[in-house]
Amino acid sequence: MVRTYHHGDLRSALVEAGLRALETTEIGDISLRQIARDVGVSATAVYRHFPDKRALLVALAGAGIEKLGEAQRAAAESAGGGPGAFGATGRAYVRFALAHPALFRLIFTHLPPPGDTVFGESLAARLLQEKAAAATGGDPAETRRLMVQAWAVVHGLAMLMLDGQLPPDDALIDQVIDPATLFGRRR
Amino acid sequence: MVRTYHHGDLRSALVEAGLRALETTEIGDISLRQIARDVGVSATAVYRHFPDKRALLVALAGAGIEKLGEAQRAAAESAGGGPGAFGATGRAYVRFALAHPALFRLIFTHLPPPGDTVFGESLAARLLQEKAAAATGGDPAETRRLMVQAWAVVHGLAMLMLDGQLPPDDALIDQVIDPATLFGRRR
DNA sequence: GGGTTATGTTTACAGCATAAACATTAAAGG
DNA sequence: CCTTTAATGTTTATGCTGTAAACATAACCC
Repeated sequence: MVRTYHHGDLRSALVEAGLRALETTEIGDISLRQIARDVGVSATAVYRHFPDKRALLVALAGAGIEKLGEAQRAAAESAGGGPGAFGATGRAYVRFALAHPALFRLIFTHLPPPGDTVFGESLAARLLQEKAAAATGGDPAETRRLMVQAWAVVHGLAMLMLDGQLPPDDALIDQVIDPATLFGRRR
Repeated sequence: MVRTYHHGDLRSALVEAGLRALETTEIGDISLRQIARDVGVSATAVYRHFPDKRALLVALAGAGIEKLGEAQRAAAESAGGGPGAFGATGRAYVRFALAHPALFRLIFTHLPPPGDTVFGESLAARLLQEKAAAATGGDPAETRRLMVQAWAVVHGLAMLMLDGQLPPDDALIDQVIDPATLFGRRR
Protein backbone atom coordinates (compact mmCIF):
# COMPACT_ATOMS: atom_id res chain seq x y z
CA MET A 1 0.00 0.00 0.00
CA VAL A 2 1.79 3.09 -1.26
CA ARG A 3 1.40 6.40 0.53
CA THR A 4 -0.40 8.74 -1.79
CA TYR A 5 -1.69 12.24 -1.30
CA HIS A 6 -5.22 10.97 -1.50
CA HIS A 7 -6.06 8.38 1.06
CA GLY A 8 -8.45 6.17 -0.82
CA ASP A 9 -11.19 5.58 1.70
CA LEU A 10 -10.58 8.06 4.45
CA ARG A 11 -14.16 8.04 5.67
CA SER A 12 -14.20 4.37 6.59
CA ALA A 13 -10.69 4.62 7.97
CA LEU A 14 -11.83 7.38 10.30
CA VAL A 15 -14.82 5.39 11.48
CA GLU A 16 -12.68 2.34 12.12
CA ALA A 17 -10.09 4.36 13.99
CA GLY A 18 -12.86 6.01 15.98
CA LEU A 19 -14.34 2.67 16.99
CA ARG A 20 -10.89 1.47 17.97
CA ALA A 21 -10.35 4.58 20.06
CA LEU A 22 -13.68 4.05 21.82
CA GLU A 23 -12.48 0.67 23.05
CA THR A 24 -9.74 2.24 25.13
CA THR A 25 -10.71 5.86 25.65
CA GLU A 26 -13.39 7.50 27.73
CA ILE A 27 -15.87 9.19 25.47
CA GLY A 28 -15.05 12.65 26.78
CA ASP A 29 -11.41 12.20 25.84
CA ILE A 30 -12.13 11.23 22.25
CA SER A 31 -10.38 13.79 20.07
CA LEU A 32 -10.95 14.44 16.42
CA ARG A 33 -7.31 15.39 16.06
CA GLN A 34 -6.15 12.17 17.69
CA ILE A 35 -8.30 10.06 15.38
CA ALA A 36 -6.87 11.93 12.40
CA ARG A 37 -3.35 11.34 13.75
CA ASP A 38 -4.07 7.62 14.11
CA VAL A 39 -5.12 7.46 10.49
CA GLY A 40 -2.07 9.49 9.49
CA VAL A 41 -3.89 12.44 8.07
CA SER A 42 -4.17 16.12 8.93
CA ALA A 43 -6.87 17.13 11.42
CA THR A 44 -8.77 19.21 8.94
CA ALA A 45 -8.96 16.41 6.38
CA VAL A 46 -11.75 15.03 8.56
CA TYR A 47 -13.93 17.94 7.47
CA ARG A 48 -14.00 16.68 3.88
CA HIS A 49 -16.07 13.73 5.11
CA PHE A 50 -17.89 15.02 8.18
CA PRO A 51 -19.24 18.54 8.74
CA ASP A 52 -17.98 18.49 12.31
CA LYS A 53 -16.83 16.25 15.13
CA ARG A 54 -20.39 15.49 16.16
CA ALA A 55 -21.17 14.05 12.72
CA LEU A 56 -18.26 11.66 13.05
CA LEU A 57 -19.54 10.62 16.46
CA VAL A 58 -22.99 10.04 14.98
CA ALA A 59 -21.43 7.71 12.43
CA LEU A 60 -19.65 5.84 15.23
CA ALA A 61 -22.90 5.58 17.17
CA GLY A 62 -24.61 4.14 14.11
CA ALA A 63 -21.98 1.45 13.81
CA GLY A 64 -22.39 0.76 17.53
CA ILE A 65 -26.13 0.31 17.28
CA GLU A 66 -25.64 -2.28 14.59
CA LYS A 67 -23.21 -4.19 16.78
CA LEU A 68 -25.64 -4.06 19.68
CA GLY A 69 -28.52 -5.39 17.59
CA GLU A 70 -26.34 -8.17 16.23
CA ALA A 71 -25.29 -9.21 19.74
CA GLN A 72 -28.93 -9.32 20.79
CA ARG A 73 -29.99 -11.29 17.74
CA ALA A 74 -27.29 -13.87 18.40
CA ALA A 75 -28.33 -14.14 22.04
CA ALA A 76 -31.99 -14.64 21.13
CA GLU A 77 -31.04 -17.28 18.61
CA SER A 78 -28.92 -19.29 21.00
CA ALA A 79 -31.75 -19.06 23.54
CA GLY A 80 -33.89 -20.96 21.08
CA GLY A 81 -36.14 -18.10 20.08
CA GLY A 82 -38.88 -19.16 22.49
CA PRO A 83 -40.17 -17.27 25.53
CA GLY A 84 -36.68 -17.31 27.04
CA ALA A 85 -35.42 -15.19 24.17
CA PHE A 86 -36.78 -11.95 25.63
CA GLY A 87 -34.63 -12.24 28.74
CA ALA A 88 -31.67 -13.26 26.58
CA THR A 89 -31.84 -10.07 24.53
CA GLY A 90 -32.01 -8.10 27.79
CA ARG A 91 -28.94 -9.78 29.22
CA ALA A 92 -27.13 -9.25 25.92
CA TYR A 93 -27.99 -5.53 26.10
CA VAL A 94 -26.38 -5.16 29.51
CA ARG A 95 -23.37 -7.25 28.61
CA PHE A 96 -22.82 -5.23 25.47
CA ALA A 97 -22.81 -2.06 27.56
CA LEU A 98 -20.23 -3.53 29.92
CA ALA A 99 -18.07 -4.79 27.06
CA HIS A 100 -18.12 -1.47 25.17
CA PRO A 101 -18.75 1.26 27.75
CA ALA A 102 -17.70 4.27 25.74
CA LEU A 103 -19.50 3.10 22.62
CA PHE A 104 -22.67 2.37 24.57
CA ARG A 105 -22.58 5.78 26.22
CA LEU A 106 -22.01 7.40 22.86
CA ILE A 107 -25.08 5.73 21.40
CA PHE A 108 -27.45 6.84 24.10
CA THR A 109 -26.10 9.67 26.16
CA HIS A 110 -23.32 11.49 24.47
CA LEU A 111 -24.87 13.02 21.43
CA PRO A 112 -25.98 16.51 22.49
CA PRO A 113 -29.14 17.89 20.93
CA PRO A 114 -30.60 16.91 18.66
CA GLY A 115 -30.05 13.30 19.66
CA ASP A 116 -30.34 11.74 16.26
CA THR A 117 -29.21 8.31 17.26
CA VAL A 118 -31.72 6.59 15.00
CA PHE A 119 -31.92 3.80 17.55
CA GLY A 120 -35.61 3.78 16.67
CA GLU A 121 -35.05 2.04 13.34
CA SER A 122 -32.35 -0.33 14.50
CA LEU A 123 -32.43 -4.08 14.76
CA ALA A 124 -32.16 -3.68 18.52
CA ALA A 125 -35.38 -1.68 18.59
CA ARG A 126 -37.19 -4.15 16.36
CA LEU A 127 -36.17 -7.04 18.58
CA LEU A 128 -37.47 -5.24 21.64
CA GLN A 129 -40.80 -4.58 19.97
CA GLU A 130 -41.08 -8.11 18.67
CA LYS A 131 -40.23 -9.89 21.92
CA ALA A 132 -42.56 -7.68 23.94
CA ALA A 133 -45.41 -8.36 21.54
CA ALA A 134 -44.80 -12.09 21.78
CA ALA A 135 -44.84 -11.93 25.58
CA THR A 136 -48.12 -10.04 25.85
CA GLY A 137 -49.95 -12.00 23.22
CA GLY A 138 -50.38 -8.96 21.05
CA ASP A 139 -52.42 -6.41 22.99
CA PRO A 140 -50.94 -3.10 21.82
CA ALA A 141 -51.22 -1.13 25.06
CA GLU A 142 -49.83 -3.99 27.12
CA THR A 143 -47.08 -4.50 24.59
CA ARG A 144 -46.03 -0.89 24.73
CA ARG A 145 -46.01 -0.87 28.52
CA LEU A 146 -43.95 -4.04 28.70
CA MET A 147 -41.59 -2.72 26.06
CA VAL A 148 -40.87 0.45 27.96
CA GLN A 149 -40.59 -1.32 31.31
CA ALA A 150 -38.21 -3.92 29.92
CA TRP A 151 -36.10 -1.31 28.15
CA ALA A 152 -35.97 0.83 31.27
CA VAL A 153 -34.81 -2.08 33.43
CA VAL A 154 -31.98 -3.19 31.19
CA HIS A 155 -30.94 0.34 30.33
CA GLY A 156 -30.96 1.43 33.95
CA LEU A 157 -29.05 -1.63 35.03
CA ALA A 158 -26.48 -1.07 32.30
CA MET A 159 -25.99 2.59 33.17
CA LEU A 160 -25.77 2.01 36.92
CA MET A 161 -23.13 -0.66 36.36
CA LEU A 162 -21.20 1.47 33.89
CA ASP A 163 -21.25 4.37 36.31
CA GLY A 164 -19.94 2.29 39.18
CA GLN A 165 -23.16 2.44 41.19
CA LEU A 166 -23.71 -1.31 40.99
CA PRO A 167 -21.12 -4.09 40.64
CA PRO A 168 -20.82 -5.23 37.00
CA ASP A 169 -21.71 -8.72 38.05
CA ASP A 170 -23.17 -11.41 35.81
CA ALA A 171 -25.10 -12.96 38.68
CA LEU A 172 -26.70 -9.61 39.46
CA ILE A 173 -27.74 -9.22 35.82
CA ASP A 174 -29.47 -12.60 35.92
CA GLN A 175 -31.13 -11.77 39.21
CA VAL A 176 -32.54 -8.49 37.94
CA ILE A 177 -33.64 -9.77 34.55
CA ASP A 178 -35.78 -12.54 35.97
CA PRO A 179 -39.20 -13.11 34.39
CA ALA A 180 -40.41 -14.72 37.60
CA THR A 181 -40.10 -11.50 39.57
CA LEU A 182 -40.40 -8.83 36.88
CA PHE A 183 -43.61 -7.66 35.25
CA GLY A 184 -45.76 -10.36 36.79
CA ARG A 185 -49.24 -9.03 37.31
CA ARG A 186 -50.03 -9.45 40.99
CA ARG A 187 -52.52 -12.17 41.82
CA MET B 1 -20.87 44.64 49.61
CA VAL B 2 -17.59 46.23 48.74
CA ARG B 3 -15.31 44.67 46.15
CA THR B 4 -12.18 43.51 47.88
CA TYR B 5 -9.19 41.61 46.67
CA HIS B 6 -10.24 38.66 48.75
CA HIS B 7 -13.65 37.37 47.92
CA GLY B 8 -14.91 36.23 51.27
CA ASP B 9 -16.44 32.89 50.48
CA LEU B 10 -15.30 32.02 47.00
CA ARG B 11 -15.80 28.30 47.44
CA SER B 12 -19.54 28.56 48.09
CA ALA B 13 -19.87 31.21 45.42
CA LEU B 14 -18.32 28.85 42.88
CA VAL B 15 -20.62 26.01 43.86
CA GLU B 16 -23.67 28.25 43.61
CA ALA B 17 -22.58 29.60 40.24
CA GLY B 18 -21.90 26.06 39.08
CA LEU B 19 -25.35 24.89 40.08
CA ARG B 20 -26.84 27.89 38.33
CA ALA B 21 -24.85 27.10 35.20
CA LEU B 22 -26.07 23.50 35.27
CA GLU B 23 -29.66 24.70 35.02
CA THR B 24 -29.08 26.20 31.60
CA THR B 25 -25.97 24.52 30.19
CA GLU B 26 -25.30 21.05 28.92
CA ILE B 27 -22.84 19.30 31.17
CA GLY B 28 -20.22 19.03 28.46
CA ASP B 29 -20.25 22.77 27.95
CA ILE B 30 -19.68 23.58 31.60
CA SER B 31 -16.45 25.55 31.75
CA LEU B 32 -14.35 26.26 34.79
CA ARG B 33 -13.36 29.56 33.25
CA GLN B 34 -16.97 30.57 32.65
CA ILE B 35 -17.95 29.80 36.24
CA ALA B 36 -15.01 31.89 37.43
CA ARG B 37 -16.12 34.70 35.13
CA ASP B 38 -19.65 34.53 36.52
CA VAL B 39 -18.33 34.93 40.02
CA GLY B 40 -16.06 37.74 38.86
CA VAL B 41 -12.77 36.13 39.64
CA SER B 42 -9.79 34.93 37.64
CA ALA B 43 -9.88 31.40 36.28
CA THR B 44 -6.95 30.23 38.33
CA ALA B 45 -8.46 31.44 41.60
CA VAL B 46 -10.61 28.32 41.45
CA TYR B 47 -7.51 26.26 42.11
CA ARG B 48 -7.19 27.70 45.61
CA HIS B 49 -10.37 25.84 46.54
CA PHE B 50 -10.46 22.83 44.23
CA PRO B 51 -7.49 20.81 43.00
CA ASP B 52 -9.00 20.65 39.52
CA LYS B 53 -12.20 21.04 37.56
CA ARG B 54 -13.31 17.55 38.41
CA ALA B 55 -13.23 18.32 42.13
CA LEU B 56 -15.53 21.27 41.58
CA LEU B 57 -17.89 19.03 39.65
CA VAL B 58 -17.82 16.49 42.48
CA ALA B 59 -18.92 19.25 44.86
CA LEU B 60 -21.76 20.15 42.50
CA ALA B 61 -22.79 16.50 42.28
CA GLY B 62 -22.87 16.30 46.08
CA ALA B 63 -25.21 19.27 46.25
CA GLY B 64 -27.34 17.65 43.57
CA ILE B 65 -27.65 14.37 45.44
CA GLU B 66 -28.95 16.24 48.45
CA LYS B 67 -31.57 17.97 46.36
CA LEU B 68 -32.63 14.66 44.85
CA GLY B 69 -33.02 13.03 48.26
CA GLU B 70 -35.01 15.96 49.55
CA ALA B 71 -37.37 15.79 46.57
CA GLN B 72 -37.89 12.10 47.19
CA ARG B 73 -38.46 12.58 50.90
CA ALA B 74 -41.08 15.22 50.22
CA ALA B 75 -42.80 12.96 47.68
CA ALA B 76 -42.89 10.03 50.11
CA GLU B 77 -44.30 12.25 52.81
CA SER B 78 -47.11 13.63 50.70
CA ALA B 79 -47.91 10.08 49.63
CA GLY B 80 -48.69 9.33 53.25
CA GLY B 81 -45.65 7.18 53.94
CA GLY B 82 -47.61 3.96 53.41
CA PRO B 83 -47.11 1.34 50.69
CA GLY B 84 -47.73 3.99 48.04
CA ALA B 85 -44.63 5.85 49.13
CA PHE B 86 -42.26 3.55 47.25
CA GLY B 87 -43.76 4.44 43.92
CA ALA B 88 -43.84 8.08 44.90
CA THR B 89 -40.08 8.17 45.49
CA GLY B 90 -39.61 6.51 42.12
CA ARG B 91 -41.72 9.07 40.31
CA ALA B 92 -39.90 11.85 42.15
CA TYR B 93 -36.59 10.37 40.96
CA VAL B 94 -37.60 10.54 37.32
CA ARG B 95 -39.18 13.99 37.64
CA PHE B 96 -36.04 15.30 39.29
CA ALA B 97 -33.99 14.04 36.38
CA LEU B 98 -36.30 15.76 33.90
CA ALA B 99 -36.30 18.99 35.88
CA HIS B 100 -32.50 19.11 36.25
CA PRO B 101 -31.03 17.14 33.36
CA ALA B 102 -27.46 18.35 33.51
CA LEU B 103 -27.27 18.04 37.28
CA PHE B 104 -28.74 14.54 37.18
CA ARG B 105 -26.28 13.48 34.50
CA LEU B 106 -23.42 14.95 36.47
CA ILE B 107 -24.39 12.94 39.56
CA PHE B 108 -24.46 9.60 37.83
CA THR B 109 -22.73 9.63 34.52
CA HIS B 110 -20.36 12.49 34.12
CA LEU B 111 -17.70 11.93 36.70
CA PRO B 112 -14.96 9.94 34.97
CA PRO B 113 -13.03 7.44 37.07
CA PRO B 114 -13.03 7.12 39.93
CA GLY B 115 -16.73 7.85 40.21
CA ASP B 116 -16.79 9.08 43.76
CA THR B 117 -20.32 10.31 43.72
CA VAL B 118 -20.99 9.13 47.28
CA PHE B 119 -24.58 8.43 46.26
CA GLY B 120 -24.24 5.39 48.51
CA GLU B 121 -24.50 7.40 51.70
CA SER B 122 -27.13 9.83 50.54
CA LEU B 123 -30.69 10.27 51.75
CA ALA B 124 -31.82 9.08 48.32
CA ALA B 125 -30.01 5.78 48.81
CA ARG B 126 -31.37 5.34 52.33
CA LEU B 127 -34.92 5.92 51.13
CA LEU B 128 -34.50 3.31 48.42
CA GLN B 129 -33.24 0.75 50.92
CA GLU B 130 -35.95 1.57 53.43
CA LYS B 131 -38.88 1.42 51.02
CA ALA B 132 -37.68 -1.80 49.44
CA ALA B 133 -37.33 -3.41 52.85
CA ALA B 134 -40.84 -2.33 53.78
CA ALA B 135 -42.23 -3.80 50.56
CA THR B 136 -40.60 -7.22 50.95
CA GLY B 137 -41.36 -7.59 54.62
CA GLY B 138 -37.70 -7.70 55.51
CA ASP B 139 -36.14 -10.68 53.73
CA PRO B 140 -32.63 -9.43 52.90
CA ALA B 141 -32.12 -11.19 49.57
CA GLU B 142 -35.58 -10.22 48.35
CA THR B 143 -35.02 -6.69 49.55
CA ARG B 144 -31.78 -6.36 47.68
CA ARG B 145 -33.28 -7.75 44.50
CA LEU B 146 -36.25 -5.42 44.68
CA MET B 147 -33.98 -2.49 45.44
CA VAL B 148 -31.85 -3.05 42.39
CA GLN B 149 -34.81 -3.74 40.13
CA ALA B 150 -36.64 -0.63 41.29
CA TRP B 151 -33.55 1.52 40.96
CA ALA B 152 -32.84 0.15 37.49
CA VAL B 153 -36.37 0.87 36.30
CA VAL B 154 -36.49 4.48 37.44
CA HIS B 155 -32.91 5.18 36.43
CA GLY B 156 -33.38 3.65 33.01
CA LEU B 157 -36.61 5.51 32.45
CA ALA B 158 -35.00 8.77 33.51
CA MET B 159 -32.01 8.30 31.23
CA LEU B 160 -34.04 7.23 28.21
CA MET B 161 -36.26 10.27 28.61
CA LEU B 162 -33.32 12.60 29.11
CA ASP B 163 -31.64 11.19 26.04
CA GLY B 164 -34.71 11.67 23.87
CA GLN B 165 -35.38 7.95 23.43
CA LEU B 166 -38.72 8.14 25.20
CA PRO B 167 -41.11 11.09 25.47
CA PRO B 168 -40.70 12.89 28.82
CA ASP B 169 -44.29 12.23 29.61
CA ASP B 170 -45.87 12.19 33.07
CA ALA B 171 -48.45 9.60 32.01
CA LEU B 172 -45.70 7.32 30.76
CA ILE B 173 -43.88 7.63 34.08
CA ASP B 174 -47.00 6.56 35.94
CA GLN B 175 -47.56 3.70 33.54
CA VAL B 176 -44.05 2.34 33.97
CA ILE B 177 -43.87 2.79 37.73
CA ASP B 178 -46.97 0.77 38.43
CA PRO B 179 -46.88 -1.70 41.34
CA ALA B 180 -49.65 -3.74 39.71
CA THR B 181 -47.49 -4.69 36.76
CA LEU B 182 -43.96 -4.41 38.15
CA PHE B 183 -42.21 -6.92 40.39
CA GLY B 184 -45.30 -8.98 41.02
CA ARG B 185 -44.33 -12.60 41.49
CA ARG B 186 -46.22 -14.59 38.88
CA ARG B 187 -49.13 -16.72 40.10
C1' DG C 1 -5.06 17.31 -22.64
C1' DG C 2 -7.08 20.94 -20.11
C1' DG C 3 -10.54 22.43 -16.85
C1' DT C 4 -13.28 21.09 -12.89
C1' DT C 5 -14.02 18.94 -8.71
C1' DA C 6 -12.86 16.04 -4.84
C1' DT C 7 -9.81 15.59 -1.34
C1' DG C 8 -5.89 16.53 0.82
C1' DT C 9 -2.37 20.21 3.68
C1' DT C 10 -0.83 24.40 6.15
C1' DT C 11 -1.78 28.09 8.77
C1' DA C 12 -4.47 30.64 12.05
C1' DC C 13 -7.76 31.59 15.84
C1' DA C 14 -10.30 31.36 19.97
C1' DG C 15 -11.37 28.71 24.01
C1' DC C 16 -10.10 25.22 27.23
C1' DA C 17 -7.63 23.23 31.76
C1' DT C 18 -3.91 24.09 34.30
C1' DA C 19 1.08 25.19 35.89
C1' DA C 20 4.30 28.82 37.65
C1' DA C 21 5.47 33.15 39.35
C1' DC C 22 3.91 37.07 41.60
C1' DA C 23 0.57 40.35 44.52
C1' DT C 24 -2.41 41.41 48.14
C1' DT C 25 -4.58 40.88 52.30
C1' DA C 26 -5.93 38.57 56.69
C1' DA C 27 -4.33 36.29 60.83
C1' DA C 28 -0.87 35.28 64.38
C1' DG C 29 2.84 36.34 67.60
C1' DG C 30 5.96 39.25 69.99
C1' DC D 1 1.32 48.15 67.07
C1' DC D 2 4.16 46.09 64.03
C1' DT D 3 6.06 42.40 61.59
C1' DT D 4 6.04 37.91 59.78
C1' DT D 5 3.59 34.30 57.63
C1' DA D 6 0.00 31.90 55.39
C1' DA D 7 -4.18 32.20 52.69
C1' DT D 8 -6.08 33.70 48.69
C1' DG D 9 -6.10 36.28 44.93
C1' DT D 10 -3.88 37.82 39.71
C1' DT D 11 -0.99 37.56 35.46
C1' DT D 12 1.27 35.08 32.32
C1' DA D 13 2.35 31.02 29.71
C1' DT D 14 1.83 26.17 27.76
C1' DG D 15 -0.18 22.72 25.13
C1' DC D 16 -4.36 20.84 23.97
C1' DT D 17 -8.89 21.29 21.50
C1' DG D 18 -12.44 22.12 17.34
C1' DT D 19 -12.78 24.49 13.28
C1' DA D 20 -12.38 28.29 9.53
C1' DA D 21 -9.70 29.93 5.42
C1' DA D 22 -6.42 29.66 1.94
C1' DC D 23 -3.75 26.76 -0.74
C1' DA D 24 -1.99 22.07 -3.05
C1' DT D 25 -2.60 17.89 -5.37
C1' DA D 26 -4.60 14.42 -7.89
C1' DA D 27 -8.55 12.14 -10.07
C1' DC D 28 -12.23 12.48 -13.37
C1' DC D 29 -14.76 14.29 -17.42
C1' DC D 30 -15.44 16.45 -21.92
